[in-house]
Amino acid sequence: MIIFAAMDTDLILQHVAQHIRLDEAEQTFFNSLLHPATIRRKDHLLLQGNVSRHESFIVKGCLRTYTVDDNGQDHVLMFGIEGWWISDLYSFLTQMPASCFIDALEDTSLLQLSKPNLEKLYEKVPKFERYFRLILQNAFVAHQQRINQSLSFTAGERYLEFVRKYPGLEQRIAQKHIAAYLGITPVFLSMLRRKLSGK
Amino acid sequence: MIIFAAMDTDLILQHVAQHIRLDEAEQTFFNSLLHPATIRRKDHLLLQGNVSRHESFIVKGCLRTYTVDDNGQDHVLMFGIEGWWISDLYSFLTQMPASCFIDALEDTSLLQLSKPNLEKLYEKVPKFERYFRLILQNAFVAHQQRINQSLSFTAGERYLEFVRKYPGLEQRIAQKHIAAYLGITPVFLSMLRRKLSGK
DNA sequence: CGTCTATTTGAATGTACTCAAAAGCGGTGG
DNA sequence: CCACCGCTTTTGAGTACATTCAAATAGACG
Repeated sequence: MIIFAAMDTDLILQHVAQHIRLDEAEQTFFNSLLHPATIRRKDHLLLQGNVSRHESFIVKGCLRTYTVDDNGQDHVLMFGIEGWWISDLYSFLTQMPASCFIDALEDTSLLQLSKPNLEKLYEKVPKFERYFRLILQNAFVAHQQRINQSLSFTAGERYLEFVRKYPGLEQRIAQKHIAAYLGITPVFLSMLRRKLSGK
Repeated sequence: MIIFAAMDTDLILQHVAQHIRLDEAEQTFFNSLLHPATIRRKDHLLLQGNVSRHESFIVKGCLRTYTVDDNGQDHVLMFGIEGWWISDLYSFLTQMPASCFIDALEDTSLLQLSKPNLEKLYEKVPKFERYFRLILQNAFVAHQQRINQSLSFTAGERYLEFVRKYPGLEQRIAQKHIAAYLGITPVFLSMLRRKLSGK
């Protein structure tokens, strides 16, 4: 059990280390602010209308952020896999009601950072301002690229881009979720995949 | 001339006042950091590959942020009109090369805030951190909504949403730019408009 | 094993694109 | 001020992309 916990924090510390440099004491303090959590497949991490109370780092598993339109159809804004942070960023920052749902597509284990703990972290280790600013900037750029791709790419090209961005994920999750991410029907995705593999 | 200058800063101070409250001295200081600029129709404010050196507040006129794909086609990420800030936010924040172009669709007058001046502003009037954080959050949410709409809306619905978001703009700019924003061809937009007005 | 949901396949339809040609509009120079 | 040139918009025909509906098959889970 202790061994597992150690491995968990390895991944997140490795992720942080890609952006800022921490000494031993800072690492320990950071760890002390993180709460492990697990969420089972099909359960929700966040409901539309609720406030996103923490940022969640994904240690293992897979989540999706999605909305539901007037016709009851799902649209996937993003997936989260190992090594990603996930939340409704807007809701977390503003503490206003979230505009989307987040649920688990696999049994998932998380390390959660609450808003109060994040503020403590900023106060004690201001370097983290930089870290989370970089995370936000990356998210912003990712959104912009996705808008671009939705303007210029065909569904087949968007599928290939999805595979590039989330390696291996196409074998882990249901195709209907991928279709809801690409903005096409599951039926059409099925045809696309046959065509792509047939080549 | 002095009267015009006064009116210019009225619009931006009004915009700031919607988010934070400033006293007389703070307003004056803020003004002293802004540089007026004008840009003529078809000229570029920012070229892809260059660094976005300032945030530009649009006093009058219209700009577009766009990319060009491998086939030479334009894709419009956003338009900017009176009362909006425009820049390649990522490039401005990171001072890395911009991934898009910005040019003027009408003769446009701006109030520009350079990065060094922004830092001075943050130092002297920390309230502005809140102001620009709100601007960033709004931009983030706008991107998210647009992704959502590209997933769930048909071209006709996206056109109506464009009209709602940029009131009156459809009569000010060329339709090919609107088409490049919606992700459709100018030919198809022309047919859409006939259908919508015919009803 | 049976039930429920997801995926595949096929046919018919709708949405959006390409190509081509004509009409409109704006700027420029004579 | 008019005539012309270039660019944008409109219109039409044919095509490609993506959807709907329906039915059959395959997988997942109790």
